[in-house]
Amino acid sequence: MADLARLSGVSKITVSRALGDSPLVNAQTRDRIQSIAREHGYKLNVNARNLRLRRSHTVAVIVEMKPTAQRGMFDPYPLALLGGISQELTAAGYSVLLTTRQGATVAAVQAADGLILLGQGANQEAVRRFDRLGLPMAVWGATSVAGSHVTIGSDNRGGGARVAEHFFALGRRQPIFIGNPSHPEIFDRLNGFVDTLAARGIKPLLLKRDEFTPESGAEAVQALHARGVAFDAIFACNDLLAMGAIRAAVELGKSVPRDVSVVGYDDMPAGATFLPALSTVRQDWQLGGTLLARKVLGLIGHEDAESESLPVELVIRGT
Amino acid sequence: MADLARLSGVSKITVSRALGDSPLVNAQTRDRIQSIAREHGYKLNVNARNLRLRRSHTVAVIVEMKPTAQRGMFDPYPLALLGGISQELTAAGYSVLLTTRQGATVAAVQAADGLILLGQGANQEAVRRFDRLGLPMAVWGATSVAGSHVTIGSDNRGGGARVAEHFFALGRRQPIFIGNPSHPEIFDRLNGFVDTLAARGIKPLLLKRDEFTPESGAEAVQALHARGVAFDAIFACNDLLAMGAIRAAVELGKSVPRDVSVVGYDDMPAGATFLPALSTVRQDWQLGGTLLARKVLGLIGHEDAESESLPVELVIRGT
DNA sequence: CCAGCGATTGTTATCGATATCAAGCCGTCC
DNA sequence: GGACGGCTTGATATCGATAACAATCGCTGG
Repeated sequence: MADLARLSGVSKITVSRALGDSPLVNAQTRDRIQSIAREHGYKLNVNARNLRLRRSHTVAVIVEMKPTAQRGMFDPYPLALLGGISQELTAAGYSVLLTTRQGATVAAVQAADGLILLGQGANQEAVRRFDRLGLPMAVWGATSVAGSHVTIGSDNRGGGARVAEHFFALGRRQPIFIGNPSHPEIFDRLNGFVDTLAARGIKPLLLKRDEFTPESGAEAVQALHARGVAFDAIFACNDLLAMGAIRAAVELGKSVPRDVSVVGYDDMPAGATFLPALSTVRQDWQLGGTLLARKVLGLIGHEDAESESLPVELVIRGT
Repeated sequence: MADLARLSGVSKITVSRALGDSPLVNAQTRDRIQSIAREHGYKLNVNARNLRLRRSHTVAVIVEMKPTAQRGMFDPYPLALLGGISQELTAAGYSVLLTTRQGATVAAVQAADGLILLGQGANQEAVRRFDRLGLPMAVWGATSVAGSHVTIGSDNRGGGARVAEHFFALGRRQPIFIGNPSHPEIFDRLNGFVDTLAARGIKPLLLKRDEFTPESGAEAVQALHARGVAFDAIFACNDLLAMGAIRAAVELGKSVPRDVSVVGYDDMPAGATFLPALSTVRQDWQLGGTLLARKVLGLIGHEDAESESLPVELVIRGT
């Protein structure tokens, strides 16, 4: 900027103002300086500006990554959220700093103007730790930990309830839930499911599975069969689990959906093409990401922002 | 830091050195300062440091996002790459700045020490534009545009060739290719496929599809049927297309794999559970991401880094 | 006894931007 | 004619860190 000042025969501050389209500089001067800057390929130093302005125009997104280097993070859902987040933040002129929790980039996170937490699911302790940083923060998941942050999540309780009603309407009386309720979101789904069924005098069986993979789903069903448990409906807390479960059920000679009804969660693209087409609960991730971003931006702007729950939709297909 | 200096009765620079574990300060002084810092919740200002050191310890990752706000970016593959990338960069003490190409955050990108481009597929012009920034850069995809950057991609040609051999060995003589070869990576798959078949006197039919969705795959097969084209093998350049194609083929009364062999690409988790289980070509994304990160770090460290092609694996399942 | 060296600490300048306050110039109005 | 105000520009300080060089102290060796 000092160079530009010399080149155009004005002072640094005038250059700064000209490049910032400040009304304080003469229009001609401004245009001249801007064209000189363009010509010489001038690049603003973001760090210097951020230092002076005491802000970074950056929001850190912290994603929980499975430590298993095997599968990496293949869950499509954080990505869909990321899509919405980064679209919204970018549009507002903010940058997205992507971090994994284990990362040693604590310093970088602290430099952010705000924080978004994704997939911290089972680890509420982590949420609390980040909350202590005192930054504007939005968390994806179930409302739970108290704190000054905002929580955005889809209506997991409602999703579970909807599935319960669906099963009941089909006349199913021996439903199974597959998933890991130590994730608060899953816990809510389970709760909505159980409570709704309980109101109708039905007590579903819970099958806890840590992994959210087709294999895990298949094993769950095989375990049920080995234990001689009778069942006529399965609510899997994720589509992959559901597909695995269906496969295992079919291999055990059961017909889906004649003998067993199955509903998944997430509405993955592959689900609709599955044979039979997978019934599932759809949540709008893109919107979720957008909302997370908006709330953080709101908090950064010292506005009030409230936690919100997004509606879900039961998509009934062939299972 | 000035405050800490006052509190501990030393100068700013000594504080700086103490916090940086410099051997220039007395061990006792260092420990004392560090504990005072911890006690008072001192936080380093990254911008100031970066400004002074003229580096950002940040790598920008630019992801191509589909403009269709509908589906957002649901493709799981950039996420898997991102996993490897961020793991590797974080371990090296670097931060990941996530950007979409359309973003107005040009300034922020320029502040990065290096660049990684993902999914720029069809848009080689974009690659060239970023290349001009003169930053250390690694691109995921097919080697193509000349420039000072490094390209990492999986062996798409080899993948296509492998599928061709597989079809030939099965006695298939009327193969179809479904996909959009304007993406260089797809182009390579098509080329490996076509060349290998040509060497055996077979000429496959190309069905260009822009969308990589099950619906698109289904439409492709319906179109073939409507045109009365006979075919006994399908190579879809993505698993979702493949699943859609299989579904459509089955609905048209063809048996998979008896009448038609189908091979997809990517080895999505849902593919293995598909009925029948999807044969596909697997590429190691996690490794790809790791490699992308390593190459950029190498370039940043002024080492030589060469483009590399990752091996792929044909996974033969039930289709 | 003093030059000289190692260990430790401090002074000052610097990275590249922007805010604050001051100042110059010109025209208008009383 | 001079005060005043608008428009435009500039000098200086500042954000929070680190580098380069200087200074102090105690100790050793000739």
